[in-house]
Amino acid sequence: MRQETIENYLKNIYHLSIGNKAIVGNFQLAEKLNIRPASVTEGLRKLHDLKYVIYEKSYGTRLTPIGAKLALTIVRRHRIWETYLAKELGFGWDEVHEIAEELEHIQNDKLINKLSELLGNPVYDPHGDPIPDEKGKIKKENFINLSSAKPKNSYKIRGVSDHSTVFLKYLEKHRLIIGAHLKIDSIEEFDQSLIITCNKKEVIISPKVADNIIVELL
Amino acid sequence: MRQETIENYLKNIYHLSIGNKAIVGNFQLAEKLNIRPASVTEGLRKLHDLKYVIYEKSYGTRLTPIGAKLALTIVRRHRIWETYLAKELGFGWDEVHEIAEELEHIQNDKLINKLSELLGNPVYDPHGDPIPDEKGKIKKENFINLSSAKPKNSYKIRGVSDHSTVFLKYLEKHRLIIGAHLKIDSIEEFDQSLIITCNKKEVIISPKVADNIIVELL
DNA sequence: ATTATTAATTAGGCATACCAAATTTAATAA
DNA sequence: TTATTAAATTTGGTATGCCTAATTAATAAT
Ligand SMILES: [Mn+2]
Ligand SMILES: [Mn+2]
Ligand SMILES: [Mn+2]
Ligand SMILES: [Mn+2]
Repeated sequence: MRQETIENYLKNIYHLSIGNKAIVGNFQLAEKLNIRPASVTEGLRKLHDLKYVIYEKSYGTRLTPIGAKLALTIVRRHRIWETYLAKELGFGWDEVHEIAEELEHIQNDKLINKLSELLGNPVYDPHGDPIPDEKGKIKKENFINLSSAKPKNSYKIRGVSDHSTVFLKYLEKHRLIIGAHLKIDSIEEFDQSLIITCNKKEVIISPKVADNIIVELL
Repeated sequence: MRQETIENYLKNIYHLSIGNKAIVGNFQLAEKLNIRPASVTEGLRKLHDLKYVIYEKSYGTRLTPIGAKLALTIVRRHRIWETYLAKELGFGWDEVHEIAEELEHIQNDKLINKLSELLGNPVYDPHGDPIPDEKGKIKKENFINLSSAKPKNSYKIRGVSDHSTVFLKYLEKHRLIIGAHLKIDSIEEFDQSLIITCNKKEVIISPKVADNIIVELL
């Protein structure tokens, strides 16, 4: 298999297996990779032979330690590049993801470590995602989705789950950026919209938006 | 065709067509691309259909204006990345080429222009090669190969034609680096070796080495 | 002009990474 | 338990980008 193909499979299996459960299904993975499930079946069989995953037919797939290690390497590269693009080159947080999708496949550990060093070994990327260290160790915080936040509580925005330009530009428009403080005024019974106060202004947020904002209880 | 394939073909056609003549043969190109001539025939036919080259069967190939423009874009990317790796990240001039071979395919003009700006819009890369500007314009100097230098003259090293680690490490060992001054003491009749003085030391240089050092007459 | 020699092309194949359509398996609901 | 639905697999293809071996074309030498 081409190295880039391997890396994209493993990275996406990794993302699916942390957010949800450890066992990843072909259908979800196909969606993430933007290919058909039939192709995923083939790909996983090869990755199994290469010892990167345990693929159990018609049941699901999980990463082997080898696979998890490589997955974390890619995640590290992606997030280091995103941080570099934002911090050193002045790209907006809505621009960095796409470029990092390409840069994450550059094969040179020294390069990533030099970039990391230059940035002061950052722990979070521009979207609030934790950056694995050289050994693949990743900081685990107990942040929550804004969609499961409770009324009357105050929170600090710590990250976003969606990295698309359109979403991030929307957040920026309302100053819903990382570090911002907000208070849940109330939750609309009808559609679960949140009425929040942020930067001294009242904003109404749809459940879909809330589901992609990660916060910490203050 | 895959974008990366297109770019590697065009870049190499470009390099062959400036160093030597404008018409590039399949055999040379196959060597550069590290593939067989039969494959080159196929590739060139496709590039012709894509209007990147004029491919004349059993005769040779040259770049169209479109093809030359893309080729120069890749050359620019390659040399900007090499300069960046050396100047900002502290990589040696013998390490940058390999990494740049991958980085040159990242598709984002803004990225290259920001890097260029950060570096102060450099005109030469770490090997002394001129960096095309955003429009593809390239500085043309009348430097010569050390192999065609004359005895008793003094020269300044301006660049190298071979980018391999082994060659560059050899040059570094003898302090034959860009900017260094040297004087041709004599040329050995038997094998065309050069006896030169550089950094107050006498060094004997083989014709092959001399052929890969670019100098300016002082 | 004929013969070597070298370069280029053709023909037939192989591996990768996809796909659509048909089928099977597993999970869910009745 | 049986029918329904959703997920996964199999089967038979396609497009790229390479390859080797055989053939043809162009160039150089005699
Ligand atoms: Mn991202
Ligand atoms: Mn990110
Ligand atoms: Mn180079
Ligand atoms: Mn260079």
